[in-house]
Amino acid sequence: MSSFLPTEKRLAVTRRRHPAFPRGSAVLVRLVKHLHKRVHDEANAALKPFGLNHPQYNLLMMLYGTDGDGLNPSQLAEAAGEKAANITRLTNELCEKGLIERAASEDDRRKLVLSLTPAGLALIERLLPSICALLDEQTRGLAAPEQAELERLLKKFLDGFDRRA
Amino acid sequence: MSSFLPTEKRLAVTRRRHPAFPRGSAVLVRLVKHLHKRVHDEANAALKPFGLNHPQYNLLMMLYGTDGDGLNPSQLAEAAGEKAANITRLTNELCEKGLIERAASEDDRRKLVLSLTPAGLALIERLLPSICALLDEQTRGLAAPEQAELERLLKKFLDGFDRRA
DNA sequence: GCTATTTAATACATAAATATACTATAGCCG
DNA sequence: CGGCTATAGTATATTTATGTATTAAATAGC
Repeated sequence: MSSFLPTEKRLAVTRRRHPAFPRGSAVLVRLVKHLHKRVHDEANAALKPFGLNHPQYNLLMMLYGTDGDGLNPSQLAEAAGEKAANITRLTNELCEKGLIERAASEDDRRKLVLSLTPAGLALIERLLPSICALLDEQTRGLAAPEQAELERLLKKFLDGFDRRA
Repeated sequence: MSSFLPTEKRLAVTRRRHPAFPRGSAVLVRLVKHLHKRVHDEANAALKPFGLNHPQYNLLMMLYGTDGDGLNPSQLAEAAGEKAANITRLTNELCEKGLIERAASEDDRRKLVLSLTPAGLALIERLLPSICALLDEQTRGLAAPEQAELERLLKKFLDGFDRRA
């Protein structure tokens, strides 16, 4: 039984009371919200044994996925979808754990370069098996072509936001 | 240009460093995260003129979408995807604004029934035009059949979580 | 019909996220 | 140059969310 059924019932009632309410759009938005919550919660649980939370993990993975020296705090904010002010706190935490390090930028003294330390890299390699298993499990209900189609449609959905921004 | 391209580049690098990393699953998860952020931020901006934030709006809409008397705090938590402890604070705020009210439940004196006040109903009717416009705009990039297909796939995606929970 | 366990709701302490304001550097243009 | 504006990063205060413990009432098992 789907956890989403009650939501659909509510949308039906809403539409009855306010006929202009766009059911389809609202369903999509609420599905995204529900999915995000599930993904976030499960990731947090999987990361807890490694002493990380989901935002911290995301930052580490952004650095892991970057060729070259590293990223500035503002690039990292953009990459991870965090507000700039949040990056300071999160990177402080990661620095204190010795997982990343700050270095002054060569060409612009306002900038910093954040990069993984060997310890940070080692932690990532240690936790990736768990994360890969979790990701595989989370999408196991979707056949490969469905995953591809879902990816295509989500990208198109996201493009709509970019276009208006 | 898509805001998602940098993410895809990073996933490619990640996969090179750690070949077992499931690219497809990770893309879906990150797309959900990006979309959630956009939806949430735009909703907050649209609601600000009405003195509400997104969680508060969600609670009101859950009540608006419910036939009958109202909901208990715990039902509301489930419906809105909020933790129970959060509901107390959020409903306090809405009570203070006079938008909802608490009543003792008839059949179980541990329970409360939360319901919209006339003022709450009036506020909803007043803000729905803005919200409907926003929802329509957010999904305008998707043709109707694409929306339907996306809805189907997202539900299937979500079902996978329910099944394992 | 009494105790033992569950459940509903909340209070309180803690943690996380956000908005705002501030410092330092860079780049521009007269 | 010298002053103006824009940008990078962070510190601080405030708001928002979460985890844990507490209170009260209902249910279950004897």
